[in-house]
Amino acid sequence: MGVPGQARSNKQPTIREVAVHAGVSPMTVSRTLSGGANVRPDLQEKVLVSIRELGYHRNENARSLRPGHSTGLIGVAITNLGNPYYGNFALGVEEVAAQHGRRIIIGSTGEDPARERQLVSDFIGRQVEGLVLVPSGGSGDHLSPDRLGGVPLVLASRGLDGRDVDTVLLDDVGGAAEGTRALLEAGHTRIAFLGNARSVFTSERRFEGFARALAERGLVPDDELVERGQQDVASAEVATRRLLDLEHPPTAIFSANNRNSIGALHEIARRLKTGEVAGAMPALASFDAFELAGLMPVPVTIVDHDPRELGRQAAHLLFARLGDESVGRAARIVELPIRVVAAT
Amino acid sequence: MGVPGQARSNKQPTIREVAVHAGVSPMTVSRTLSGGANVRPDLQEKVLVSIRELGYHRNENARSLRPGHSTGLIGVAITNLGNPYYGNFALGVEEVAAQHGRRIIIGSTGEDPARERQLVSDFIGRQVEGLVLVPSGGSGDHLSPDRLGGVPLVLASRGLDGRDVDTVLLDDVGGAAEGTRALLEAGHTRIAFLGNARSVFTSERRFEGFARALAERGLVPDDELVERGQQDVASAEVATRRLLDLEHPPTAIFSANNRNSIGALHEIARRLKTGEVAGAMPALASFDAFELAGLMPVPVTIVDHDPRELGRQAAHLLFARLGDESVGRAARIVELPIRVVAAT
DNA sequence: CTGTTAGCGCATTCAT
DNA sequence: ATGAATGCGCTAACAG
Repeated sequence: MGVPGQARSNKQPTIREVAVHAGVSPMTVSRTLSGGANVRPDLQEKVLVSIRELGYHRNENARSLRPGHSTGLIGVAITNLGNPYYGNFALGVEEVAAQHGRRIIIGSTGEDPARERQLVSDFIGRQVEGLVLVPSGGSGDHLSPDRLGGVPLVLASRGLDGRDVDTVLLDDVGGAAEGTRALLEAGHTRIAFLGNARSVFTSERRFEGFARALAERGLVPDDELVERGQQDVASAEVATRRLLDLEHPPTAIFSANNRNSIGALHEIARRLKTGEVAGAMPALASFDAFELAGLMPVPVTIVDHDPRELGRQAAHLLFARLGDESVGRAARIVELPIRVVAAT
Repeated sequence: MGVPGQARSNKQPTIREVAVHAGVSPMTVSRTLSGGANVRPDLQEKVLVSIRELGYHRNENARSLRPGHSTGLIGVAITNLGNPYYGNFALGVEEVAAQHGRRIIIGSTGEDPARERQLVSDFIGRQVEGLVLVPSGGSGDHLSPDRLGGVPLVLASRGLDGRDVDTVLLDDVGGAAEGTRALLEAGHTRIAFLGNARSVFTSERRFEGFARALAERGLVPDDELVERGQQDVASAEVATRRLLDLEHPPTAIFSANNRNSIGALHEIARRLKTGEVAGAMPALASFDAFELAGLMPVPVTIVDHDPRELGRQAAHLLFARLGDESVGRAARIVELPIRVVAAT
């Protein structure tokens, strides 16, 4: 449980040591490092050799301390690195960041607003040039521009009401409605809903889409068939178990994200395997794609979208904001389309 | 394609501005920031208020410049953030790093040694305290202690021959052998092999285990049934297509990692769906677990292990090395056990 | 208890 | 074409 602060025994060579080794002044080394303008080729060569021999690496932290220099770091806070959805999201951000010569520094919030606050504060302390965040749903007070010290922020996947901030969203309402419609068109009327806690932005929106599609048929969500609050696969499995144990179990399930979809499928598979099948297994519509969805033992409709593209778009928004031409421009809210892939 | 270096318009307040605002000296602010020892409570209060009002965040980069301080950053280089395997690995590293008050900075190498070199060099330039790396398989010249400036390094999943470095491996040979044995015991004799390029450390080891299990039955790998070099799902799908199109297709497939397993299953599913089934679909044994493995239309044996635990162990090794009691200690090589879960 | 001095590694500015 | 001085933000070490 130690805290950083202790120096490591082994120190990196500095520009001075390189200079001494090469028999030049530190400035000649510095100039060589920056492309070598106004340095005699033979001196450059000598410097380069010294750099190699000493294993010198320019100290980017010291460098970024100078006026006019920045760290080239982008802070990324997501809920969970282990969720392939967010892994791909982070990959998209990293991809675009790399194109701009930036590196990403990552932290998982685990949906914990306190941890998010701490993470964001740390990122700012490390002088990140920008932040990409999947907000965990707290108040968002810590995300006001002054608390952020003016560091540009882009929200992804989830928005923040009443705050003027660049955001990339999905068409949650439309996608959920369309996915639900697919189930309705297949003849289902007893459709269950699985989703995150209500405090999660997307959960609300996707439930709204779900309810909207039902309403088009004169139906309303049945409280008995609504399970919200599952954050991981295990709890989704438990929730599905309850649904399927009902006297009148649902004939279809709409799942608001991939964790819930996978949990539901685990439970369905368990029942198919143990043979304790009271009736037919429910069809599934899943917001979020997942690997191998096409091989499931029940029909699976996918409300598809690419988390990696979500990450790319978020990064693009950020770099647009970092470009000096955009200072003070109003926040942009981008809503990415979804694509419904019907069960086969 | 810009490069970092331009200052952002909005500057963070400094300790000096806080000091002026609070009517004290910078040192009083600094001391307050570090816990407030030897500072009068009323002054602390004033400082804290100023900090809040100005939105001050301590500049960790400047701080780490001081002697005796480090950055609290751990560099993590993996092949691909979007692969859930590595996402979970990174999560394990992050988890342990967070326990030690460290943050991780991540980059994907995409199996490209040049990118890996560049990434490692950048990490060192950012004064990371340690490196966790899934090596991409090049020579490893850039990983010698002096090139690393003495920054501790831990390799994960893949080793590096002839170099004395802390490493966490899986029991690749034993696991692959055991997985292959499961197929043999199920009566298969025509078993195909899907794997990464031979240059990838694990690919060699897992092939070795595969061949060893065959040898125990007096069999040898059939060149016609060996496909190596697939790095992603799409190419694994193509390779599987070729295998299943053979005049005498394999009755089982051993896949050396989850990308190949998923690709194989996609192709199998495609054939089941289109009905172009020449014969029965092959059974599968997969090194690496993957979500929903239990729901596949063919028997799937899993050579199971936890990438997150791999990440944790790697981080533990790193922090053991960072602890001052371990300087100069010989490298440790940890081999994590695997667990074979038979097809049901 | 508080403030002043000095220097961490680097690069901009100003000499030479 | 090269080097010396200076200061980025911060905090040990040393006054007071």
